[in-house]
Amino acid sequence: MERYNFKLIENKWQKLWESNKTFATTIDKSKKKFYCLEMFPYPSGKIHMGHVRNYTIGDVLARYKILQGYNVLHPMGWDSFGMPAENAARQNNLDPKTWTESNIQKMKLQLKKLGLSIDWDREISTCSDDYYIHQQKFFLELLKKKLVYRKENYVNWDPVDKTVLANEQVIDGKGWRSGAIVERKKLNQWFFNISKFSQNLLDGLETLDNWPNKVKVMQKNWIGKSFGCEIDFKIESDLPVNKIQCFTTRPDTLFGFSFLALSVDHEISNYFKDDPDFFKFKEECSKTGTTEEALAVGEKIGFKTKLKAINPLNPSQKVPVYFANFVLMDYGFGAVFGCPAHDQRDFDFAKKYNLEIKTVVKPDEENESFQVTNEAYTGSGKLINSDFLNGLNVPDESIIKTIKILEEKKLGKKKINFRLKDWGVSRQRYWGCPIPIAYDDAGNPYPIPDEMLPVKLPENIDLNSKGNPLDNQSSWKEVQINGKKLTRETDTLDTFVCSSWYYLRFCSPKEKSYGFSKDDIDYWMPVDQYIGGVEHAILHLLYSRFFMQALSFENTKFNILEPFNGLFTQGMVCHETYKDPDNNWVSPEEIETIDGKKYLKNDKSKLITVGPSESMSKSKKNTIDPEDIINNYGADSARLFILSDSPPEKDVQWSEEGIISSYKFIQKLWSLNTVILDEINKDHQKNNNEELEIYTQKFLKKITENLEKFSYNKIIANLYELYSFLSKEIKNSYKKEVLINNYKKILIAMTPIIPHFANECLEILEIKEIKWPEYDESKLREDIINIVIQFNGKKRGLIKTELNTTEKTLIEKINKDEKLIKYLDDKNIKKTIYVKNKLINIII
RNA sequence: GCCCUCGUGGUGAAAUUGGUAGACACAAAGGACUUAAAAUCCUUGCCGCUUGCGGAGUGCCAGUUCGAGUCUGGCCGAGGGCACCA
Repeated sequence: MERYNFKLIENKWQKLWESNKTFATTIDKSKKKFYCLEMFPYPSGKIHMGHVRNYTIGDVLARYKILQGYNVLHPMGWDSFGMPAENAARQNNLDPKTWTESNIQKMKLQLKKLGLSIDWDREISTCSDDYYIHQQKFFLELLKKKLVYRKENYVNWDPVDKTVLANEQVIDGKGWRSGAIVERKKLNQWFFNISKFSQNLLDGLETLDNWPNKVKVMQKNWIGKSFGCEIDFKIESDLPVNKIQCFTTRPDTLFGFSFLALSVDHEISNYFKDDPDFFKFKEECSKTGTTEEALAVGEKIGFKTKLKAINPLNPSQKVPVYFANFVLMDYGFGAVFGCPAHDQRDFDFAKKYNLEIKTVVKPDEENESFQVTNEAYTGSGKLINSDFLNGLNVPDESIIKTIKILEEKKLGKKKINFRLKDWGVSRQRYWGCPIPIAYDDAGNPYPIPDEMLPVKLPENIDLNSKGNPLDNQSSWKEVQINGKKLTRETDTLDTFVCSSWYYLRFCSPKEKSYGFSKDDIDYWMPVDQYIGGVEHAILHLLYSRFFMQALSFENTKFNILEPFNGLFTQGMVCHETYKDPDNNWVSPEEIETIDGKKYLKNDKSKLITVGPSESMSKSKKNTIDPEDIINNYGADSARLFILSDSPPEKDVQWSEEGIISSYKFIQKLWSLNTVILDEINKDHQKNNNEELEIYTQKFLKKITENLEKFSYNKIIANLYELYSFLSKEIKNSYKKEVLINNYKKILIAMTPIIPHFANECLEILEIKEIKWPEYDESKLREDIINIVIQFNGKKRGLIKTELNTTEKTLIEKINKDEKLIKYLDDKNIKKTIYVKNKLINIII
């Protein structure tokens, strides 16, 4: 029997799809559209197993939807700006553009070898100027809409490399590359006003029924809506300060007020500029780092001022005002009212500085003498020691009533606050989209006029000099606008901006006048199914949602608020980890197995210890190169294996045994195909099509349902079951038409999973018309079924019987059954529960 | 600390949503074919007497029900997210 030559056959089909432009799409209003999108990759030069999984999942869906008759948009592109290119360029003395473009070529070939149903005519790359020109236009459009602004903000500053670092690039307070201690520095930065849409972004989540709940919860927490009250505290001081505004969610605990704390960046700090002690304190605060996480571990410290804050509900009470390191300037008003008894953070601070801890809430089960001692009480209960507020139920009634009283007395106002901060998009790097702005000598910004766009990145730059490379390009920096000599903005945009709108560009990849055309997005948007890693649950997905809101804002032409109708987040690809006796990581191909034990291949005296399976990473050396897998076993085997065993949303374990068994399975399917062709040629005359027909219908039902639910692992199980059924059943002398008709449907249902193999078999059978085979519910019915027999809820056997057997007949059958009759004996039947066509439970 | 998700064989997992627990696969052990090996195929899988049969069994404890992996309450454990957010 001829072996299945995957190399030849896969190559043949891939060439065919390419030359026929099988997956190229255009608008066709007679058809329903389906936009299937996977998160586009960063062009590192090599695909990894994560890509294989992500793109296989998407491809299965896209191919299924094509067969169902949808007009499917399934594009691919490159998230090609970003630091790795700069680093690689610096190391290899290359230019980032050359490096990136050659990587794209390499990766594209690898992706094509997977046999994906991609419309490559729509390929885009974010680092090419015909992409980023539109991004610059969007930037200016948002600037006009006042959704972009410039402000001074604190950043992580690496004083050696002279650049801003992202939070994740600061390790133990030091720059990841230079090792220098990171400073907190105030810089002028561009911001997108994402917080303006806080409420919209929150409301939008409610409409996203096809998103994982987990992601919605994460975004909800990130947006962080809280309900409370703003309160003006009167101040007694010899400084020209007479009030401080605070935000609080617990105005009901105002009678427990014992201090007021300010951020060191609060405007009042200006009065302390010349105080050396305050300066020292501020230094101390900045040492605790800029990341919120670093702040969290740090001890609470304060700087006492001579200011006194007056309790608005009890004007005779005056409390000290502190600067404190735990107060954030960009949340609320940078000022906090402290109630130590009912807030753990305030409690810790009060303990340290010996401030009063006055209990004003008691739990329901305690009496009025209840006292907070070791930790703050934050639960529910009743207000005590609170004058006219006493007895109110905490928290709901007490908060609402207190706000009402404060409003009536004009001491405060109901207020909703969001945790979501504006998005700082300035990056002091070369390999990104230039910000289309120039400044005059006074530092006033001017937009670059439309006809001067794109602002292209200069080429042949020196990346080895310290600091921002664009800042060192004096010839590039100078620009004349309307006869005015200006200096360009030398920061580039965060690469997350590029990926915030690429899904729109795929709809109109060649459009010149704007980032996309209205006709195109009217037809294609929103993305019906977006597929990618859960690590983008917040940033990328929230930024993209914001971008859609921002483009639709004050826009009469279109109003799309949510870019991704459905979201699916796939799990990671894991592999066992290995270490040699010297505790070094060892990669799978350096290992040889002898008698079930693993040794180092080139030194078999060294025994390898097997560690837990972890997500593939270069640092642990537990990666498997997809290219090797495809070369050795073929794309269909790789696709089959990456989908098998684990549900797509969970992590999957890669194993050598697993891929081999997938490979063998395809060989078996091929042998079976040969047998079936043989049987077809024999053209038996027996007309017993029942079993095959029912099985095929059941199979199609299962496959269809599992495709709809992303239960791709179950589809693989269905295929194995199918194989074992067919390999027995096929010898049952079916007529030619019966065999072809059923087998054809089975093969078509396989094409989304193993497209090369299934298409090849269909071609041999000369099947031209390939549509998704609908199953027929009426043909699923079996006439003889098994009924479960239970006595007192315990399963005691099965009875084969006709469909719709009555309870009476069934009990008669049980009485005739040797094995079952002994349970009945001569006992009385107290009760029977009969679930028709399924089960009978006899209580005795 | 707060929020979310999940606990089923040696392993990855199924179970028509309250109705046959462990489909399908990996690994292991035994067997068949073979001079032998590889490949392939079959069987087994917890505890008892041993063809068969009976019992226990879905993290633990209780509850609802004729019937619970599935529903309810409590406990234990794992993973993920957020974290001085006032």
